[in-house]
Amino acid sequence: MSPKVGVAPLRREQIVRATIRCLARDGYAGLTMKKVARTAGVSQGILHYYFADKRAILVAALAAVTADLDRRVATAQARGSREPRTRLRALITACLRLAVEEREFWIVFVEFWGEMMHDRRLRAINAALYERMRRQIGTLIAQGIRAGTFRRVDRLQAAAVILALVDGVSLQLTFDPKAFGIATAVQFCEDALTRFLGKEAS
Amino acid sequence: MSPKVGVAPLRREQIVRATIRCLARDGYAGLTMKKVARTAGVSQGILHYYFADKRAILVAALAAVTADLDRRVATAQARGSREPRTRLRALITACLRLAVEEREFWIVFVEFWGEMMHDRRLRAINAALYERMRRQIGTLIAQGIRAGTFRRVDRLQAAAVILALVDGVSLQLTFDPKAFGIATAVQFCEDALTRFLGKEAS
DNA sequence: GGTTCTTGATTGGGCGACCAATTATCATCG
DNA sequence: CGATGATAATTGGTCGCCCAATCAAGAACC
Repeated sequence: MSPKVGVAPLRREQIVRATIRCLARDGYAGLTMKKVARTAGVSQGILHYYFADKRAILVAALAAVTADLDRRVATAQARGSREPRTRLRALITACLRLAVEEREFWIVFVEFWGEMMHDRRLRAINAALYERMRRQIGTLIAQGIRAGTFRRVDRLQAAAVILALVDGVSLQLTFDPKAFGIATAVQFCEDALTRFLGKEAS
Repeated sequence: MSPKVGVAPLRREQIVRATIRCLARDGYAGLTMKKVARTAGVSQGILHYYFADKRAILVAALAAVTADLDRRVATAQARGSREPRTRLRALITACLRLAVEEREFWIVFVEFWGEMMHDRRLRAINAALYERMRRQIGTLIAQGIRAGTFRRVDRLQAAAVILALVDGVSLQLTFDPKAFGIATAVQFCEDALTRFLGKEAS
């Protein structure tokens, strides 16, 4: 059934990439195996050689998108300073930039939100992503608290609030791009963050 | 083609209601005219008597969902006190409660986010909703500023941030209901709000 | 009795999945 | 090194199904 190893996980990636492009172009409801095959430049039959069914391709697509977000955040973290405040800002900026720079990925991500409620596997992938994010942010917050930069808060709950803010702002950025640009968005998050975590208001 | 007036916009509402239930149950991709008809307890043919096509039904469904949110907010506002701070809290609570109490509507709303990016009409309905919300919140903020309760902020931008927070928190509430309940969510928004708009930290 | 409303069967098309046949890959061995 | 055969990869066509949309005919209404 499934190919063994090594030879061509390239094909899988190629197919997943095409799937993401199709989802971004035509939406979840408009996704067909035919379009994916055409976009990937392969035959229809091959899709079922590398994936059990359409659902499996979608799962792989969501996994790819979340992996990309992970990678972006990790890169931003690796480059930044050691200061918790700065690292936290870098993390948030990395997330917000996704919605602007990697528009295809972000669109697909939002589309999956709608389908998660009807598919356990999609839900699990998303839950794992948010779990990782909460832990990362939580760690930064804990460091900030220890360093005296932040006030004492429940680190995981604060992380959840920050994630919520980032998601919401990204959505606004997507649906009302004229309301404010990414620079303003980052500034907002920054401001909200300062006031939410800071020990004192200006 | 289309029915004149009066006699049975009941049917339209009945169909829209069934559509929303189907969307919440099976998702956007799983929506079929047959299911809608069955759920509404009518024949398939009648759907095309009251609506031009499937798309028109979906547009009506989104309109219904947004109208419900408007109604909820209006009710919460009418009941509350005159104090901007209190009214703002009531508005936010009303939005958050949607995600918990009217779960079907909220699920459908999220599903539409994914499709908006591929349909102008859906996008327009959503944009109008957020426009209204921003204006309402903006007005409350302006009152608060005038009354000296809030610090001076760009009212519309602050409104956008609040909406973003509410959307994001609602999402978290949906996907990770174990992370925190609605009470905590309201508390968070309240806290974030106090620090974001307040003149001073505790 | 004419208009509005409703039905359920029909239609043509596109879907996901499947598969037999073909080609490419590559380790093995003469 | 070059031929060989097994296995992996790929194709394009086919299958049955179900979809949205249509429509002629009938029912309900006033």
